[in-house]
Amino acid sequence: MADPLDLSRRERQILEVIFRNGRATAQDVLAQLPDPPTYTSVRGLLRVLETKGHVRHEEEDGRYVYFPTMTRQRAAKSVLRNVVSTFFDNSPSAAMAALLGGQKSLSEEELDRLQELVTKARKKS
Amino acid sequence: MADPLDLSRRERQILEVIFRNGRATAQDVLAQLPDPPTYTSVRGLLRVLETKGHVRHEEEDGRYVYFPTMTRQRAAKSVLRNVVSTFFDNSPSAAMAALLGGQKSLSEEELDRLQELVTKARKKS
DNA sequence: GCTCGCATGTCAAAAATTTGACATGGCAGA
DNA sequence: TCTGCCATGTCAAATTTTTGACATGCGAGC
Repeated sequence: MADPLDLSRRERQILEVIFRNGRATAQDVLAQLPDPPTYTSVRGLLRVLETKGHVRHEEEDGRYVYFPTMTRQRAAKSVLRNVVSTFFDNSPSAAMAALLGGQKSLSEEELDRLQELVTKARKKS
Repeated sequence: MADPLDLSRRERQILEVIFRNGRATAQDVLAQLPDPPTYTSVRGLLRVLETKGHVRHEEEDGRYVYFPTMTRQRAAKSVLRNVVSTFFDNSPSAAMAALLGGQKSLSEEELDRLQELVTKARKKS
């Protein structure tokens, strides 16, 4: 997110939906919004987000499709940094541990991938 | 966070400070708040957070010290789940990859710990 | 005992956010 | 063509959030 810190509640919720989907119409957003307001409200908020520069839109089949202004990667990095700093004393590996231990354990395949990543990181140092 | 989704901007900012610190007085919060308002405002918001059940306070040397209601661990888990779902298509390992690649690479020691975790996770399945 | 400093509590105003009513326009199908 | 559906735009109201002015209370130091 731009910086999750500057967004109001609804703005943040909406931007998250858009990030999750990559792109979204007002209808899409409405459908996925927790405790959803009216369609008109959602459009209003989308316009606000656009004004503030967090999203832009393109017309497609006569309707507006919204995209984040920031790449998903950049936003993810920014949000992660904040999470790691808030909940894990700035220790990325502590955060990873939490991810490993999360609800469902990872699939075999994911573990493989992760193993690979660790090895690669090792080589660098 | 209770659910980061229900909090207003300031509430979220404040709760984050409290989580980062573990405990915090109004002064502490004020000092660490981005774009800080007045002391009185901070206290107002702290009271709101308390009313909503997100924090509680204890008196200590005549001043209030605030604590989160939810454990750091639980909050972290909830926030991580949201991040993973929003930015990593529900793939924890993708999130970990991002963490590995973040700013500074991890220390040897952290890599060891991580390696261990992976091995352990393997055994479980 | 006074007074200063620093804490809290109350409460209403200010600002920001969120909302919806209403108007308009295009397009598809009867 | 006319009608209904589904878009968008405008704009002001309702609500929530955020803010600060002011009053009060307690303890330390002069």
